[in-house]
Amino acid sequence: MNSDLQLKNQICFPLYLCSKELIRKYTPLLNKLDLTYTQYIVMMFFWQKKEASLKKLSNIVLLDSGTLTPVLKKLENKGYLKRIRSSKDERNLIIKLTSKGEQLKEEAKDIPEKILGYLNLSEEELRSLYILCYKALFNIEKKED
Amino acid sequence: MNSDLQLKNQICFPLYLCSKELIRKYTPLLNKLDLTYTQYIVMMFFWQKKEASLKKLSNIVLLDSGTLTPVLKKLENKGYLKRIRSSKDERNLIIKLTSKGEQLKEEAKDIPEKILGYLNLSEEELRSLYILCYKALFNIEKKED
DNA sequence: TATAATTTAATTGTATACAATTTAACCGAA
DNA sequence: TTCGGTTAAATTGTATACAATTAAATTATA
Repeated sequence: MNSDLQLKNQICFPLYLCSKELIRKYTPLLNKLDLTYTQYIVMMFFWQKKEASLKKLSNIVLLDSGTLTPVLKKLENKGYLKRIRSSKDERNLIIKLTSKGEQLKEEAKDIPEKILGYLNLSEEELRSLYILCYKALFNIEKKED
Repeated sequence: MNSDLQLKNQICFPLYLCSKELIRKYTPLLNKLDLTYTQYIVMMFFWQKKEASLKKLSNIVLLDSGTLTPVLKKLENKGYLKRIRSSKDERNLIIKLTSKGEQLKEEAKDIPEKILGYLNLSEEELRSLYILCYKALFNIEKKED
């Protein structure tokens, strides 16, 4: 792989475009649920986990409190999540899925399939892309600074 | 590839993380040049092309005028680019690389190699990731709606 | 040719992202 | 036990992104 200073030779640029444009495809689908993509990520986390601290959420989705605090407040306002201070340790914010949040999962269930339709990649290609992304991510996160 | 409503089963999530985290690795390198990642993308385009309309730039980097106008104004303020209305068609904004902008290329030349170091993927893996991203991007952009 | 339709940027409003700082709570060693 | 260090969230400030709208220039056509 060439490392010349050209857009087409830098792997980050296609990654960035691919991610950005795919997220843009989610928008009309998520609009029907009154969710943004970031809000959808957070909801997916809680559809799976029901309850977790902000710290835990932050470690999984790799977003800091500066991003998550306003997102979580919006989702709480919509009634999908509840934010409670831990009584054991007041520093920790515990976030819980509400029953309304649980119901939203049903409305979202056909989104992944539609997105796969847009991507139009074979099973093999999807698997490969998936593995390469996680491998790259693992390496990126590994090296400190 | 499973399409269940789980973070780990949705290809968009690893793509999003990979792109986001890799861009974050650029930050300290670009800080030395007083550039953000978006500004760097625009500069790369002009290191290659010297001069183009906003429309043309927009088509290549897939960012609209709402994003690009403030970025271009910042780069003009730094003296790297010049923004001129086309005399042939006053609607068109022509952007030109300045000699100061040209010089910046030299300072940026070792960035791609450092980023490849963070990624730590084989030639084969990089090529594969690159091809899959562009293939997905092509499919995403193809379908209208 | 005069007006309607189109094209191109800029603007507006909303929602991320993230570095850096602040605030509050907890922990640990003297 | 108390105070210095640590941790967790929130806040602040800056910079994207993008949909939708606006404004200005050009083009097409009746």
